[in-house]
Amino acid sequence: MAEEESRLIAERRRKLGLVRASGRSAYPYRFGDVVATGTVAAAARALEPGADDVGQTFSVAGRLGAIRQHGKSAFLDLNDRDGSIQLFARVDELGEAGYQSMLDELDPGDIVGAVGHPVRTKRGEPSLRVKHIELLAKALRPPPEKWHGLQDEEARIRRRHVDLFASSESRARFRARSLLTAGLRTFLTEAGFLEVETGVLSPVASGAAARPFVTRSHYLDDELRLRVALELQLKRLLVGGLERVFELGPVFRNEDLDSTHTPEFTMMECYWAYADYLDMRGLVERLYGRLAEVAAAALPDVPAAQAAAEVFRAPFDVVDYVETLERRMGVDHLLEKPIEELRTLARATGAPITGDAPAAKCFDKLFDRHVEPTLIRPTFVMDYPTVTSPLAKAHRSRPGRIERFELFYRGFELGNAYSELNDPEEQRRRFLEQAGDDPDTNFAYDEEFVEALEHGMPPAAGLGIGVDRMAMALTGATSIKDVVLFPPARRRT
RNA sequence: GGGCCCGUAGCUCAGCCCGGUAGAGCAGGCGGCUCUUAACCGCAAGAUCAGGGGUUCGAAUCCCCUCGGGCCCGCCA
Repeated sequence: MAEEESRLIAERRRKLGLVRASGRSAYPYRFGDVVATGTVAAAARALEPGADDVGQTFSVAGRLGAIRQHGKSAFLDLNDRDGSIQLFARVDELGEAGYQSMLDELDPGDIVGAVGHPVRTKRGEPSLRVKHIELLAKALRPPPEKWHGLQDEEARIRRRHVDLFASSESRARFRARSLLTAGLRTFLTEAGFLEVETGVLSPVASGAAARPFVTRSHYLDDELRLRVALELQLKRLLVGGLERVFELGPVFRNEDLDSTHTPEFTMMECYWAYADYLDMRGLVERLYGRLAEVAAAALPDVPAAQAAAEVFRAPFDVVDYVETLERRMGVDHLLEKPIEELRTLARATGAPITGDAPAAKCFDKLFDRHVEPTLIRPTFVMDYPTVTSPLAKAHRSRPGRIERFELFYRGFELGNAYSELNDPEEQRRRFLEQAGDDPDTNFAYDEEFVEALEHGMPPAAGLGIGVDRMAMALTGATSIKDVVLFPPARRRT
């Protein structure tokens, strides 16, 4: 297989040699005044089939797709960020030598620039009639098959650069993701939130029950951990008086990959002083309404994106955590159940619940199995049991509950928010209840954070959104790998 | 971590059940064609069948191990 590959590469190298031998640069520095292919297509579409417009001259540049040689004329597909345009090259325009060297030197996959005027072929295809074409960068490796592209999931991840130029769907999806994060930033910035960047490395990784990655600092001569959440640092910024902050960036959890989890993912958290979780619910409703529109506009051909734009319209459904869970399970007084009974109920769902499993875990499993799959439309689930979160404030009127909601859509979570706990004594107690012996598997106790609260943190609402999952939901992706450019892959052997 | 499945030419796939020594399309080479668009027509070429071991007269095919990947479960939110 290596021989075959090197044969193809050698052939392309030979063509590169032809360019150099003729005294032209094989890798020139620039190609002037390039317009998007869509500009040429629009100009050409205004023409009658068979007509051209010699009054206009355009330069385009991009990667060659199929080359259809036709004797003394040829059609070349040129793809750029905007789409594609057909190049129509003829011997009578390029000259015998120019036409021949074009065909001798160029391959599908090459980066080329072309100058010409708009033309519409007899079949009606908007095209550029080529007066000049030149190689801007030789592709020494052949592109994948023009019709199917890269199908192998592993190849698509390991060679994402190839996946992107070979698959317009992949390109469109990642472009949509970029527009979504831009939309998220714009929305929050316009709402008065300040974007910040906090540290990734610290001795203690807290804010979530997750196993951290551990690394080592030569300078400190000590172990450091990669953050598993943004929460504690951002709350310290509230103590510092920044009042409305958000961060959008990677967090790291040392766990396996599956269709909705990856060890390195993008989290957005925002904190809003003097607001509570109901204020935050309103903000989330407006935010998702806006983002769903962004995705739908970016992906007109993706049904899931269009469907999301239809359904993410305020007001979203609102249900109570305990009531919904009790109804689905057919039980009453769930919060008063002794822990042993909770474990039995959780075990009945098939979840592996050990004899010392905490109530939080039981609730998580019960909700996960009985309720989550039923939440199809955008739905806020309100007022979780206190044990499920050590960082949220007790509900102002409902004993045993905290002021927390999560947003669900099509069975998975798209956001998590609460009225943030700002009582340092209470925080210290809850931390100690949750923190086990092992800081690498349990919710880590962070004394610096508690000391920060002792300086006084304003009442605040906080929100966390898993950006990858948000992008999945709004772009119709079924695997998180379809919205992460470079998911972790094992070392190539 | 457990179970199931997959790995054949640069790319997309067939062949594997039922063992007889690998086949197509695209891309590439040569030739033809001045409106094609998955262009078309002709000719020639291209493969340690993921890697290693075993069974067998004979292995892409059956068995075992290793590597890589996918799906489900677990872990995780």
